[in-house]
Amino acid sequence: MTADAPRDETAAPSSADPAGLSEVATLRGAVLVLARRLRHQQAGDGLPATESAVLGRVFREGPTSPGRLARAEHVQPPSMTRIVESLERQGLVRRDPHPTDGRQVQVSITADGEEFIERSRALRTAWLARQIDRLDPADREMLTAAAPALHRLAHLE
Amino acid sequence: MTADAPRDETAAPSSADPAGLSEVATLRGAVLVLARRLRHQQAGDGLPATESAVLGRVFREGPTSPGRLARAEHVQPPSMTRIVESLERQGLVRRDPHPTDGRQVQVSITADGEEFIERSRALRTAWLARQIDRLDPADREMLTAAAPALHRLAHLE
DNA sequence: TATTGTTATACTCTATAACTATA
DNA sequence: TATAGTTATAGAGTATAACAATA
Repeated sequence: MTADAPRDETAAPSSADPAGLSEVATLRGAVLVLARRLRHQQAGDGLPATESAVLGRVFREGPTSPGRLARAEHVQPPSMTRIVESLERQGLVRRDPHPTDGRQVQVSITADGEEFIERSRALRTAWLARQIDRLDPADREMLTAAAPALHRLAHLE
Repeated sequence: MTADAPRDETAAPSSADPAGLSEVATLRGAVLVLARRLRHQQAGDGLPATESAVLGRVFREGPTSPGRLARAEHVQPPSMTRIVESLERQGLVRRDPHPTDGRQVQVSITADGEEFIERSRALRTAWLARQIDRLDPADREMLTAAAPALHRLAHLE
């Protein structure tokens, strides 16, 4: 599975590989399609997917800086500026000056933001949960089991 | 895991759930972040991710119509028109009139397209394969095993 | 009328480059 | 000089709506 010595993809595919793709290619294709559908289906809470993720992170991890949020969600700082601006405009987070470092900004969740999070918990994952329910039990178990590994893959580095 | 009766997410999280998220929420977040990174990292072959996927599909499955490609990749027909146009401009696919149905179009791969596919096979998955290699063996196995299930999830309906 | 595909248009998301302020 | 954040700008990717051609 190394990049330097990739497996021979012209070999006969195992029965588990859709259309003869390698597992890595299968994973890549699936992630790209699924992300497109997730974005389009909307979170269900009316918040763009990344804004929703950022709000959830501030909720779970407490006040933090735009820079740390950008690194955590793997977006560039200017993108995070825009996301935080949008959340602030909606009254879901607050931007305060950092107590000791004048360059930094503290992003905190507001009461409205917390209420929003609690109210929309189920909505955010409803569409995906419904899709998963349509798979057979073996696939459902497999995905449930693999979720943390996929999370670690996504947040490497 | 149903949407109608979602699990109680306020319950104590299992140790496998990052930051106390449900598996579905974990899966959702991971897919969104990973897709952003995959797109930005580029396929490695210089082709936008979706174009790469479409070209690969035409290569594997033979001549087909824009409509079928749109349904297979879960994009809207006008988006597929643009993708096929771009591939055609690069000489990687050909658009021909359907032999019997004047409304349809046949999209086929060209010799250049086939050469491109074969030449860039490894490149397309190189970045992801490298990331996977950095995980521990248990996670690697888990993801390899779950890839087909994720593929089925992505292409439901 | 229904289906296939395209054109025209606009929006969402994210990036890079350049800048400001603070350390 | 280095770091944190923002502003300005641009581009990729995708969608919806309206249309044309064919069935």
